[in-house]
Amino acid sequence: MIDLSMLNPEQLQPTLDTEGVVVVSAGAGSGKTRLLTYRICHLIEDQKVDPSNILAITFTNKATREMKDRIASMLPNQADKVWISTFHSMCVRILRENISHIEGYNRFFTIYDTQDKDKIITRILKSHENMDESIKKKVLYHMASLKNEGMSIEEYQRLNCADKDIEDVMTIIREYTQQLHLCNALDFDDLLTKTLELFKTCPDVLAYYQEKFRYIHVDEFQDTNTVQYTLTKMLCDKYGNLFVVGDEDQSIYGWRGANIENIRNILKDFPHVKVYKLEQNYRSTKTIIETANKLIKNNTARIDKTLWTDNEQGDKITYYSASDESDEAEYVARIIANKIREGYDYSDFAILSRVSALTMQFEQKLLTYNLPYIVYGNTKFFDRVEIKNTLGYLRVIANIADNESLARIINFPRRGIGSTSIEQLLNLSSRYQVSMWEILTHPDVYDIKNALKHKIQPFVDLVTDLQQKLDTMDLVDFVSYVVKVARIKEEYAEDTEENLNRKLNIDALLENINSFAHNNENATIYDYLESVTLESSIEQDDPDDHNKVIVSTVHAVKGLEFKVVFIVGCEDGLFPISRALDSEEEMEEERRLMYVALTRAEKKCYLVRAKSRFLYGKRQNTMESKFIREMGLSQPQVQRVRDFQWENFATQTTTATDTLGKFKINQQEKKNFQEFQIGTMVSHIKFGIGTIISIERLGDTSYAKIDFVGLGVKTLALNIAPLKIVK
DNA sequence: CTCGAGCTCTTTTCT
DNA sequence: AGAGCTCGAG
Repeated sequence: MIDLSMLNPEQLQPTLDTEGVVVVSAGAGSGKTRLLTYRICHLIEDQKVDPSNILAITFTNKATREMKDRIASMLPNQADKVWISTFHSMCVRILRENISHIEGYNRFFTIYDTQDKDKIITRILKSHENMDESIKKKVLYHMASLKNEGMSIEEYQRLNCADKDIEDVMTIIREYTQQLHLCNALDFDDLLTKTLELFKTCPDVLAYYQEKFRYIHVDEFQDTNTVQYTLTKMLCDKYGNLFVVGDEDQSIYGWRGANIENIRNILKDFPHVKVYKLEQNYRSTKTIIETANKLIKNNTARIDKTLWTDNEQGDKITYYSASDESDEAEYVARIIANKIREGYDYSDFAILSRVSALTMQFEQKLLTYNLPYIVYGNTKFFDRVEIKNTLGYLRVIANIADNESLARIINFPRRGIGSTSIEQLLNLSSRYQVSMWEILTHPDVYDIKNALKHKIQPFVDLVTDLQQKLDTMDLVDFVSYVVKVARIKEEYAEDTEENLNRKLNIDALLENINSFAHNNENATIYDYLESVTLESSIEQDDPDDHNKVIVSTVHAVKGLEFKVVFIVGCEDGLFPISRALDSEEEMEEERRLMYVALTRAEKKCYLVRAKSRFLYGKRQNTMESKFIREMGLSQPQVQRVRDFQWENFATQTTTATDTLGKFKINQQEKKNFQEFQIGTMVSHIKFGIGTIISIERLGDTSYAKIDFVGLGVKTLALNIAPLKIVK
């Protein structure tokens, strides 16, 4: 029996209500994930439902992992059999099994990312001399919305015939579709629409999954788009057991086609639907909930719902207006350092920002203060050209029809095949509707000039060799082999800092693959490529990552919670983002985003802004975020200064004994400071041995510039950095 | 075909 | 500011 005593009556009812369509409108922190996990465990353990008959769809990979872990901790042997995944990975799994029913596709299809998509469209646009590249935006927009809505090209064109460019736009979309078809490739949106197409054209396949998924759960339902909702409806058509959880106030994916209307649609589409409401918050203090409510009330387009809590009133929300971005980061890092001394864990803190570009400042300061951290949603690594190119080899081996990747690696490392030749090859490919590989391997058939032919041959031999070696090696060995025989590092032989970096990145990639293989037994290149494309960040399940400060965008921490949350960059134009300033609709989404950010906090929330910020290569004065005003946190200048001091000395003003304890520590440290002088040799846990080259006093803290062997100069705060003097 | 100088554009967010 | 891209010279 599953012990359901952890659930309150509000949560218990929908947990036990296992049959039919159930909608739960669950406010932030109302125990939605707990409800979902208990319900699934209850189905398996008490209702004796076979775990392989249960589907649970979450919105991000992080949420997937979280739910898997939770279920595994309750039912260790059963969790693996439940399908827990995002819509996208569910569709990939279904398509890998069944896509051969769609003419021209096979199970080794490649998933094209946004960059691939962009490149293809640009190329197609260029091939049409009469078309202006300025319609590219329109193409992307229309293509996204037609796919999000799950419409056919014809249907969409009929509905949008008013647009004067629609003919051209549709021509490009058609050619793009044809191109992907030729390459046995699907883009992100295709994963959903092709699954829909498959279900529509192959009743057998649909019937199989309808039979399989007797109990379907969808988390974050407010963020589903039309195709996702259609897929869900089709899947539950046989057994009719659908359980969705959502919160309108947390809908933050409008830009991806999310349709809040789906919550209302479900009430229309299923007449016997049962609706539950969870309004009690178990996560946050009264202060945080009151502030969040105050903020979200400014949105007009919402069903009125008021979150409440029995938790303590808690600390006031602190608003700090820093002088610039360095001060902003300094402020945050200091507070964390102080609280760590009070006994907090690193993982109790999250630094949240609207845009990922802001994280660097914080990384630097956290490093200075020796606070371990992890950055979420950091896609940059896989965007590097050396990484893309190396992975290009894997993609070509995985799917030889993948023109995009083939074009990427045919001259990497350099083989004297320039862009003109590549263009030519791609043109032939689309003219004859054969893959580029087909042309490369039959140069005479396609009239390839001798000079080019001779350059192509070694490349063809290389790829052929790799194809043959694939089956004889495991993932890790194979990739090392690729790097070796393709002579990838030789491309970066010249001894420059940039080249050194690129080589280090390739090593990091090998390391990443190694740890992937470690975490996923018998992983193939297909598995690895899939995880790389579908997951935006690098985190593998590294046990070292568990106790670290989180630095993240707000989007990426949806569904997570932290004791202390810092929301940084609270400025008009940044949060809310500038794009939203002249659109009420987008402004409401920004407000929901701020609401999500606030409600991540359990105990304490800090809102921070920089009065002056360096952005777009310029230093600019900023305006306080309008949300600060809406939350009633604007303060006169003097008040802010006092607040800051209070934070800094918080550790000394709490209780008498505490003060004494901290005071002692400070005295101790002060004494030590004098031993640090210019020229002193020191050792640091992370950076190793270094020499102090300067010491600067700023307020109550001394900062030393230290030249670390092999690492260069770093600035560290002497009272905090773990430094030892080397004799 | 390759390289370098000069130009542009950047920053939404995740799959 | 810094990366990525375009264009012209070798």
